[in-house]
Amino acid sequence: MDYQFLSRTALFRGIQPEEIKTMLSCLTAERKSYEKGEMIYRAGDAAASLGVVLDGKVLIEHDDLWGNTTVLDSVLPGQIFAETYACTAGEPLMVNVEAAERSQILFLNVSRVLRSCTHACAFHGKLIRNLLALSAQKNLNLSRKIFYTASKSIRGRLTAYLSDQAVRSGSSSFTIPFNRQQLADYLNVDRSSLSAEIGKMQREGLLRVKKNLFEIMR
Amino acid sequence: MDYQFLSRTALFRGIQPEEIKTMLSCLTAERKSYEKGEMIYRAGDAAASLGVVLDGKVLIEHDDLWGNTTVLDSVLPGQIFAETYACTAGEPLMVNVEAAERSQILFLNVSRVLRSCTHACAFHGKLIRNLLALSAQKNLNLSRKIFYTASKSIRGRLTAYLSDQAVRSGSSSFTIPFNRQQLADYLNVDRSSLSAEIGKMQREGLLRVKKNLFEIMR
DNA sequence: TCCTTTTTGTTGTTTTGACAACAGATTTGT
DNA sequence: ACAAATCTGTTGTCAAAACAACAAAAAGGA
Repeated sequence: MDYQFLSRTALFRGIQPEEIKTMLSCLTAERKSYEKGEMIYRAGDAAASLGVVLDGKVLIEHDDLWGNTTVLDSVLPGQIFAETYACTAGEPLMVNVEAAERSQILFLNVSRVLRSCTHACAFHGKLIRNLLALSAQKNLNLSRKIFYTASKSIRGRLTAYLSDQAVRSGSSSFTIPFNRQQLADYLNVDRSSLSAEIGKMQREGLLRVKKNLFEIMR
Repeated sequence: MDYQFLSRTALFRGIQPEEIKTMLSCLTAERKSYEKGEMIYRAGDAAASLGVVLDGKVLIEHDDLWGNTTVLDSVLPGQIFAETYACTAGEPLMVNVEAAERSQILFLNVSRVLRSCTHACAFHGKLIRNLLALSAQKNLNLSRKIFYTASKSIRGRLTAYLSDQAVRSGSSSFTIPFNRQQLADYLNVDRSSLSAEIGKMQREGLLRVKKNLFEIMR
């Protein structure tokens, strides 16, 4: 097990590799391998353990009532998944978790993580605080998405998103981490309609766009 | 200060009133009063403290670019607010927090809550775990809303919402905690269009509705 | 009870955006 | 550099939903 690697993840940040080694046995962590396409969790499952991706890639997906699959998120090495479900005992997953390629996953039983540790584990508390920080961060990301999609018009969603990006970047010009299709998915609108709206706003002089570089005119 | 009351809140659950008293001084908690309409936090503020509503009522609001105010949530006695921001240092609030009536708020500085406590506070860890549970719970609520509004059609949103309610209630008939306007706001659609769609689905024999009681036909 | 207020359903009109199809641009691989 | 694949912008059509206005129903108060 690569404890050096783990100590650089958000979950184990601030905990020494030596200490992680001790903790993992204390927490009876399990490591498992998955082949490409294999299901790690299924919607409806009760996930008692959170997963840390050690290697490979994991997709969080949703199948709607008509069988269409949407990728909601991808989880890369060092990142975690299912922690929300693991932290709210009994809640069934709303999503499928699938290995996008051959992957190594470390599972941590959250009830053990949360159980206060009477003996050694001095860094146990640090782990929980890291988990809280991750949870709060995810919370903000979800809230943001809800904010951006609160408007019913494409323009409204786009301006909500773009003006927030401008504020966060501290400049009226900034690059976004999405291509058009991804931005359309994120804002929950049709790609071609989004492109059309961007074009219209440029013609109205509200925006200058070159690829992923946006500039808001005032 | 009513420590009995606090020990029944989700944040202090499992901590004895006596212990809470000790903790609050250790955490240098502050109590403040707000008049109706007074702003507790403003969008853009960096909230270092989470708020516990002791008495009164607090509204979480959003003002969009055109000045329209939307109420996102209301926080009642025993519940908390701004914890997400307090847990992610430096993130400015996306919302306004306003006293809906004369209110008493207890502020807890989260950096103190998170700082591991070398001395007395045996229940300090419990407080953090409660906070994590609250955060995970809020996370699920946000995720659910995103799920329900993932479809672009009113019918898609409504069926996503209703079928999940049916699953959670463990029955094909159940009551929902919203009136029509609130449900429309939650699903981010127009109320009258929602009513029309519900009517249509009833005529198609997919649904039976009486007030807030829904029955899904199969 | 009667009156008022709020909630809900209905309908017609108008706007918006999804969708489809395609062409030009850009990127990637060889 | 060339071909193939991917991404982006444009346009027209059409269905869906927003919006507005109103009537019916339900809830609440005096």
